[in-house]
Amino acid sequence: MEETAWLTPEEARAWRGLQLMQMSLEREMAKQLSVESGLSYPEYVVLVALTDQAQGRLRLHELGSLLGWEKSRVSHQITRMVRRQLVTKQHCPDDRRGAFVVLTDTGRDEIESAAPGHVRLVRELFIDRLTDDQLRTLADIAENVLSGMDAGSA
Amino acid sequence: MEETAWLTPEEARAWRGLQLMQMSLEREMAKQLSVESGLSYPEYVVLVALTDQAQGRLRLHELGSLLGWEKSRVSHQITRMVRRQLVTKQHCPDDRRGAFVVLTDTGRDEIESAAPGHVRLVRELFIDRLTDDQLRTLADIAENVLSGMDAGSA
DNA sequence: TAAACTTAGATGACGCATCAACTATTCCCG
DNA sequence: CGGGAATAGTTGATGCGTCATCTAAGTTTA
Repeated sequence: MEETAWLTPEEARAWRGLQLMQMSLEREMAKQLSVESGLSYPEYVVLVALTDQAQGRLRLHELGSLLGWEKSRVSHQITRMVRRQLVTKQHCPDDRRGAFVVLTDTGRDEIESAAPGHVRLVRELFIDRLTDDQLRTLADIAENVLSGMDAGSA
Repeated sequence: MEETAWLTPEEARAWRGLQLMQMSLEREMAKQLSVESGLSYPEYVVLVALTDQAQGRLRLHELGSLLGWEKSRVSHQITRMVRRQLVTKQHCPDDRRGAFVVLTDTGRDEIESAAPGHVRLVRELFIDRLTDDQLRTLADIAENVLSGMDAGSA
């Protein structure tokens, strides 16, 4: 049995910093969205994904794989969003098991009014505080770490 | 009214990558802890914080500021952990409003058996995939972004 | 010292995320 | 074609996290 290789101070600084940063960022994003638009962060993310689609609709499983969400998470989230009239569900004629999530007019209005403020905050708290180099490094790190987890799970 | 400055592809790659990476990392950490130790990630974090204290105890608000958690989050979490016998609460003699969270023997056993596997996974999925340079850059980014949010909230 | 303010913590409601179990459909292969 | 495996989605339970609200105790200041 190997002796456990605890984190060095430099490693801990990066790991802990990442965790704290991410938690704080998400908190700020969520708070701003909720105050300025009455949307939750997950709601926002779903609406953006739908807006990115030409037809403003997606199968639930497509939405899930786009966002990296598990199917039951998608299902619960959409249930809540249907209740709030941000989306509706449409039967899928080609696959009777399935359904489309469709952006409603309300949903489109909400996302269009929320997006500018959200992006502004992302810039203010995050993007604009990083150099181009840091931005690139971070993207590389994420890509690398994610590919490692994909490989590991396969 | 300014035109909204949407994210460039490079910026989106970093921002989206960060979100996805963090979500996936937390998911893996949580899953492994739960499978190998029956602990949730928040439980783990609390137990680590307590273990780091010489006396194995902390005031609730100290725990909160250590972890960056809001007071009601701390309170709910500790309530659940008391139920699971991982910690107990002690009245604080110096401040009759307050209480200590104290590690139980069970809690100590759990954390000691969980920690090595957890750290191993942190290394495997994250630390060991980064160069020293990347690690340093990431820690710097986190520090910078966090200090920006502190300043903003003050 | 009394009133105002702040801090410590608890609580209930509600949305979020996962797990396990389930139904219904489609796909695939002998 | 028929039967088993994979896929699409739902559901209920449970833990997590925030908000608003509340109580109690400590602190400040007029």
